[in-house]
Amino acid sequence: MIRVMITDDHLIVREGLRLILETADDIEVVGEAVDGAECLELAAKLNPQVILMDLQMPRMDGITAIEHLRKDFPEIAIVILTTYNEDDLMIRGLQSGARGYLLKDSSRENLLDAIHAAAKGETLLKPEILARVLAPQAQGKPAATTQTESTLTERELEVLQSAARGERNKEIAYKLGITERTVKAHLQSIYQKFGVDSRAAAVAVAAQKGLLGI
Amino acid sequence: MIRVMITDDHLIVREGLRLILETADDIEVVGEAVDGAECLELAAKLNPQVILMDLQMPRMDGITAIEHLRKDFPEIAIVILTTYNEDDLMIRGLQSGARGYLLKDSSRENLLDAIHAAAKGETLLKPEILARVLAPQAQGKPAATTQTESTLTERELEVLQSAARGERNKEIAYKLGITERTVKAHLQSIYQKFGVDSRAAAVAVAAQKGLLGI
DNA sequence: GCGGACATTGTCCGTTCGGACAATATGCCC
DNA sequence: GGGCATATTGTCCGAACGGACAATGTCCGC
Repeated sequence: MIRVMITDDHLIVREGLRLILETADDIEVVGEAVDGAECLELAAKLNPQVILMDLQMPRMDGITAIEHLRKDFPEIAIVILTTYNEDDLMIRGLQSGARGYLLKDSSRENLLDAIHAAAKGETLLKPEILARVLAPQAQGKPAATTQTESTLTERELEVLQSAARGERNKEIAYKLGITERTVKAHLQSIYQKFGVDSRAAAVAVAAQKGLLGI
Repeated sequence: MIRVMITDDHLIVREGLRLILETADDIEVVGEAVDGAECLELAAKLNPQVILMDLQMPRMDGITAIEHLRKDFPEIAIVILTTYNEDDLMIRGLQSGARGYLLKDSSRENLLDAIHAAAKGETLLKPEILARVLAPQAQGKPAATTQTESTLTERELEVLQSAARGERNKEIAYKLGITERTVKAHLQSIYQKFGVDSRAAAVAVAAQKGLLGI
């Protein structure tokens, strides 16, 4: 019996996954978490072998959760389950220690196969994804610097979410109780991490990473 | 037997919905569409009574699809099913003719209740959502102008997607073979349609609407 | 033909933004 | 104690942006 935990912020996705997984007679869904923070809590209590992990969640995003899980529960296999077929997000997830990667438009068979492989300590990757993992900084992508430098801090996330709402630096500063200069500092840090040089592009990247809750 | 069609770009969401719906013995899932365009095609063939409609999809977004459905198949009840508890998106969907609104983190009961209500020609709204619908331009939101004015033109979409890549007006102008002033005109038109006043906010709205392919 | 939607371009001006120089303080881990 | 990450703030400047006045031409449907 493979003990599987589901981490996704959408109830319908969780229910759908649970029902799909229950069609396999060797899989047991032991719990569900709605974000990265709850995932870490439940992982300690429920002792899952495999965690299906969404990457776009509130409170704590999937990448951050994976990094924590790798550190605290290295024996748990993590299968990334996300909407986006986005190169750097996928590669970052795998670099962070995930053992599989599945798009939400994957078939039921693919999903079950990936879980079975993960439970055996193997990783199931589609050939084209494997190729991308093997070719780190292939063509256009700005080649993610290091792991820590590619995750936003809480403060940076606050600033970026405010910017995505169209707020000016002055407005953001007032709401956060800091100066405009500090807002600019956070933004420049964000730009560096995302490899962009404008708030519009930063917002697009954030949306892509699911950091805006949309 | 209520004939229900599902429109969502994620297979797992579709499967999850199908399995949930099949737990009700008076509901029949007659088909699934992956985007607004396919939804229109299948609606003509499958004759559904209720359509569960995601709002964030490629090719044709949910709002546009609803507008077409209202025109071509006014007898079909549409229940919006989306990730976002976003005021103007919700209101626009309902104004466009949807008969219900459900967040993806709704419970199974809520989902089934909404479908039953929609099939009877009724609309099931949570009280707080009803209040917002009844108070059009209540607090901050700029109260969407008209239907046609809320859809971007091809040119505007090109400009906005370029902006989301971090391109400056000058850069966008060069690539599109127009002047910088024209780019600004398109942007201002976009701002008006989206009810924002900055490219960062416009990009966020675009991402939310699924216009950026992410 | 005439209105409407769409695409295009012009100027001026005040505000905002991003980059280039920075520095300081705090808290945590080794 | 010595790093390291994080958060904070300062000034200056050129470029970019958004809004306020606009106007012109095309194409399509009624």
